[in-house]
Amino acid sequence: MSADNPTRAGDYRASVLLPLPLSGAYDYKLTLPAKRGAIVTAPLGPRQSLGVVWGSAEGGVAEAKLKLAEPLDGAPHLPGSLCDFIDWVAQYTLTLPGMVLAMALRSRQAFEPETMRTAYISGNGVPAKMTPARQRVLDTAKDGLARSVPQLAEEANVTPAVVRGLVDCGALQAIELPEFDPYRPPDPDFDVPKLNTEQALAAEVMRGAVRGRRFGVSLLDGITGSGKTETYFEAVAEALREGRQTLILLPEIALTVQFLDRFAARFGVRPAEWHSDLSPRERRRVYRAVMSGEAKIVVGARSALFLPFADLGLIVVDEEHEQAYKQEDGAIYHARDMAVVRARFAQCPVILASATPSLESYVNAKNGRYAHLTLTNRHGAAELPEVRLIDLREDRGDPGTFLSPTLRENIARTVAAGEQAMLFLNRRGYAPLTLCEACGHKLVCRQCSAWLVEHRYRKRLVCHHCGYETGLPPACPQCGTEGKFIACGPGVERVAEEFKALFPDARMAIASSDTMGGPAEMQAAIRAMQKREIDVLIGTQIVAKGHHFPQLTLVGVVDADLGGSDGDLRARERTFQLLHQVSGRAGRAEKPGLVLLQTRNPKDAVMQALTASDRDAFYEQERKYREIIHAPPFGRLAALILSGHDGEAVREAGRVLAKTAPSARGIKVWGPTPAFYALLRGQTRERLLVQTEKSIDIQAYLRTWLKDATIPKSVRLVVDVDPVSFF
DNA sequence: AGCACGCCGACT
DNA sequence: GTCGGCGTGCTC
Repeated sequence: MSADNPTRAGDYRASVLLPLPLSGAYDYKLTLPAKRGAIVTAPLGPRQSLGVVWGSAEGGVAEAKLKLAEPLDGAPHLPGSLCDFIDWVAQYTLTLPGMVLAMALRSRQAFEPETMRTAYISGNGVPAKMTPARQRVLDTAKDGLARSVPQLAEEANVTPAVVRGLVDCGALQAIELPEFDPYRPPDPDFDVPKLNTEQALAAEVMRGAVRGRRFGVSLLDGITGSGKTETYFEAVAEALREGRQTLILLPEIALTVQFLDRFAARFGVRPAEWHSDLSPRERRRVYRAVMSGEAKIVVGARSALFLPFADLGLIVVDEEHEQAYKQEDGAIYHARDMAVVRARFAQCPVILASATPSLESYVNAKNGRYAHLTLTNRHGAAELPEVRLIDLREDRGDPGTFLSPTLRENIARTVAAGEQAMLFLNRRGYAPLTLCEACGHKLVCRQCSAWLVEHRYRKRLVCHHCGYETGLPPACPQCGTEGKFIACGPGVERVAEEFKALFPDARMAIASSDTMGGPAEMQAAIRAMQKREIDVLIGTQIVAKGHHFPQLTLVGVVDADLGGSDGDLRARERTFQLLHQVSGRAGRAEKPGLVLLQTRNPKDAVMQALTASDRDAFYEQERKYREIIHAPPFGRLAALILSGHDGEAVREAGRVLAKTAPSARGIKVWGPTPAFYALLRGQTRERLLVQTEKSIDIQAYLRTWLKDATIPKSVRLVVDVDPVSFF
């Protein structure tokens, strides 16, 4: 190294993290010193990779092996807080840091050099001959707006050749524009709503948190229809006034369309969007605008957490209890929890919003770790619906029917009164199980261990886990008896069939993800319901989410016990959240609503909490239960999932792994047991569950254990820290 | 992730 | 005799 010529190639060293599944960062030479976060292009074997300067060189590799990494044009860099976040996520989820970095570099095009686009405005030249087509083009261009050739041609209804002719004679003049139109800044004062006292109070707390520029979590806990969104929009407005960026996370893209409209109504423009369906070009645009700080608001799915915000001032996690926030493949992480961590590194507040918070958030709010902001008033005069239970052990129709006499009566009354009803059953298809009456054989998927679900409308048996489909076999594959199959249990199609027989004159529609061709069809059904072209809507989950049906006064839940207590820690919580959400559909306008829950366990705490409308009684019971069994949030969990095509190898790997688990105080290892769907897509799956006391560093334990675990190459091991679902 | 190297089946 | 299957291993 020479002091008199410090810029000679190779004078500097740094460790560079590459977005690849490598065990760590690699050392490179640099021509100039670079800070953590600087984006470089680094040679790796025969090719160039994008990389990020991660720290000072580690020095474990021979000097001669080091290659030269070069900074990118314009010296783009990831914010330091994002780098810290990436390290944290990697260590917490036991994912290779390079794989986490890959999530933060989702748009490789974002780092390609800036391009310009050529556009045209009126020029001074005069065409030798004027034609009507040429005149139309010049008229179009008169407004002074710069347009591309195809745009001008399209608007003036001429061929591009006409436009070219005008360019050649100078009647149109070329100008160079930036590649993308700038994002129009949302206006915090575009349409400020009038908030009620409760909302105003919550809004003021959140605005203060934004101004305070410190980390802190608020749980915005508001009942259905209490106006959570417009309340947290005030915090978003405050971040805008402060000139800072906001990230709003939504659980699924399907919900964004109506959300974007609401946003535009409040702030005058649509926000930037980020989700997996964006084209590479859109991705490049959003990524660059987020990195430069130009895009002030990003609405996105969980992957938006890893965007390089230049100056993040607020994160909102809407519907924070939603399971969709859990990323289950690739890097396994919970976006709600990671949002809190991201906010901590960015030193900004985070708002978790829900009508039915996760138990974790509820506990954090109750013990004061989170600010608990409650909204208890429904919009307008609307009251909460009355919730009644129907005890299916006493109140039931003929065998093979699923609508109890009481539910039928109420549907009849509602329809006769010219009001609307909704029947909810969280099960697609006609029947969840088909069995042979002669021998009792159940038709199951060849690839998975799951039952095949009959879809009678399509005349298919479908595996809901891998998508395998087949026709109904002519004879039982086990005993050979022909035509003795019986459908067991209801799906929405079967409920619809029963409904049609009972109410032939009522106008009915089925809404489930497979009867609906796509979001457009779903939107059409919702609109038909809103315009009262339908009397009764029969649907799965997809009808549970935030749609306003002003004439809907009756909600019937066909099977409230579904997903009750099948061994999953969170099954009861999820049932409660879903039924609460469905119940909230009834009686949104001035008409009171009625919710009827068909159940075989009317004494169950979930049912009691729903009827008494005493949500917190249920939460308190769940909290105590989790406390007793040392389950989250009072203990830690991690799942180890082994999978592979060689079933015996998978089971053996599980046994070996369990045997080598170090024993330690406060740590229990359960299993291996076959995963709930022991066979999934032809892969055998076994799982082990690690449970530790809250104070124990579960990652450190797992690392020690797995460091010298011997797992055959045919078996894949996945670690899921904080598993949400146990299947 | 790529892209090499490396040992076993059907073909110009 | 080769072309090529993708299993294993390495990249600063």
